Amino acid sequence: MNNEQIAQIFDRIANLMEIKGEVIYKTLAYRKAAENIRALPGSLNAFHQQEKLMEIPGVGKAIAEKIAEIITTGKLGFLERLEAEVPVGLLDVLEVSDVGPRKAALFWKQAGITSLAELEEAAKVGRIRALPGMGEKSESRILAGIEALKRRGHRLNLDIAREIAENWLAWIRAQKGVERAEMAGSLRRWKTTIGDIDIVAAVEQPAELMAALTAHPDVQRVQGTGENKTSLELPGGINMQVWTQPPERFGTLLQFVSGSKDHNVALRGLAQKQGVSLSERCITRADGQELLFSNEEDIYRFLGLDWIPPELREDRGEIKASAEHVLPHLIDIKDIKAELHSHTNWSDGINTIEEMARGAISRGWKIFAASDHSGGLGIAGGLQPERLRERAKEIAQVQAKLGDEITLLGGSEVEIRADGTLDYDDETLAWLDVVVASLHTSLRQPREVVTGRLLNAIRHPHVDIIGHASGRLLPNREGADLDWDLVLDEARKSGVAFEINANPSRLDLDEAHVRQAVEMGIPIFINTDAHTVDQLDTIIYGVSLAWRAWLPADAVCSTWEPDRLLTWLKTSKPDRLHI
DNA sequence: GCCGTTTTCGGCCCGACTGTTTTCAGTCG
Repeated sequence: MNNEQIAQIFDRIANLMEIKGEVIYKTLAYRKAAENIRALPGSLNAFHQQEKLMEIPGVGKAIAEKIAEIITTGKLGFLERLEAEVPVGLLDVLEVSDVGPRKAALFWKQAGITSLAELEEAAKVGRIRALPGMGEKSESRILAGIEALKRRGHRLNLDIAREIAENWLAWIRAQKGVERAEMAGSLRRWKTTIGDIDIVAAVEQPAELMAALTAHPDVQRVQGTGENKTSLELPGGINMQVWTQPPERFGTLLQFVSGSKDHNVALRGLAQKQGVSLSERCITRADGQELLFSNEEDIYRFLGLDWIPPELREDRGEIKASAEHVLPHLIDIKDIKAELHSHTNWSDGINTIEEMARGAISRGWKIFAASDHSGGLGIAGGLQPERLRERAKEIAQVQAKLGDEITLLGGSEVEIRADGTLDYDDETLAWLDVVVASLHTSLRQPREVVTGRLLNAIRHPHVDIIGHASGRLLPNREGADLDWDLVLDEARKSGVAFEINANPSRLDLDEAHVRQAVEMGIPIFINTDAHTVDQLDTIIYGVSLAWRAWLPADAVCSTWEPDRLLTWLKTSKPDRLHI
């Protein structure tokens, strides 16, 4: 089982324990452990073998033993006993908004409800309103919540969520009395997928804004509205929260809504130790005096911390690093100087080599590689070797035209075939300036098989970069079931690089594996995989993933000076290890 | 169940909003 699957087991345990009525702090402990397992650079299996499970934050004796049981036996007796006790159908009931563990337990114990379908049936015939603490409004909210659940898609990809949020931001900023408005929540932290949209606004008299919001024609349903917060359902079942405070309290509001929850819990704990209390409204001294913050930087400074970039706020050590003034100096989008994985109209791209090259120049880049698909991927218009040679002539012509504004390279995104061989012969691969090797097909092969394919590509003397390694498609298609310990270890020994594929539906490698790869000394590129000039702008999503992996500029080869990068590309793989 | 710039035991963030209630519990972020 991989880290994600084991994390899901602990989330499941937490939910079941909550319904069962177990003390809240136990459930919190399991959730925290699940979070940290997801962010772990390295497989739990490796931690287990090295007897280092308890070094993982939030993993103590009890959880370490459970991880070991899962790894050695493939199952967990504790979970099985829990599932025998609490109907697992209630886990779906928890998904309904406004239904938490207490209400789920109430439905179960007092009305015998054990599934979402039974809850819906009971609500429809008016059995819910008869339960203690419930009424007609609660009942109709539950039905509305179930309907919303049916409409709700999955999580949103970052680009889609940002576009929706940008439009709302523009509208909110134009409303009367709004002095300032910003994205917050997971959007501001650039999480790879977004659950719902959070926007914060500085406004003295919020009533007018809230009324305008709830009356907006795009709003499908108002889930709640008050003086300082309004929850709305947008088309497509997307949820949006708008929060307000007066301008002089905007800093605490922005800080609070930006999260993450875990970061805020840790930060408030720190505030408590200093004898003050932090909320979205202010910092309150022990004597009750309120300190107001219009900007976020001052809050962190007040607590003795450097300002922490939102992308790091996941309670993964950023508060300690900030207190010690050793936060990383994160990569800037302006640091990017090279794009090595883009497609042109020679394969399935839309734009010409010249158009793409000019697009790269206008973004300040110094190196651009046309890396069209290899021949075997017929559906993507892959190039046979002779077409590659023709393309080289055009690249040379464009290079002559553009002069020293940019260095153009002839590359390829070479298919790693289902049998693990590459799509071009060695001679062709050696002739190319850049070889990005990627998996596109047969991603559902058993772990040993698909891992073996990737290992072949990693070991191949002419493969420079492994493209979108897992093959995942966000938000829902999981990547290949790779043995990451083997893959990364082989990469470290071979001198191959990995890319962060910046396409917002890929963002592959993911954060945890980027961190692990960098710690192991494996070179990392950020590539757009663009098929149009406009898609070169998706570089920001790749950079944002690098932020979330704590990377400074020099950890990313795409920021290297052109001479250094070209030297790296021309050097044989074993010798690259010493560059 | 985890954890330690007071603690190996006793803590573990804080406020907004809603609904069902006449002062509070549950949910959410």
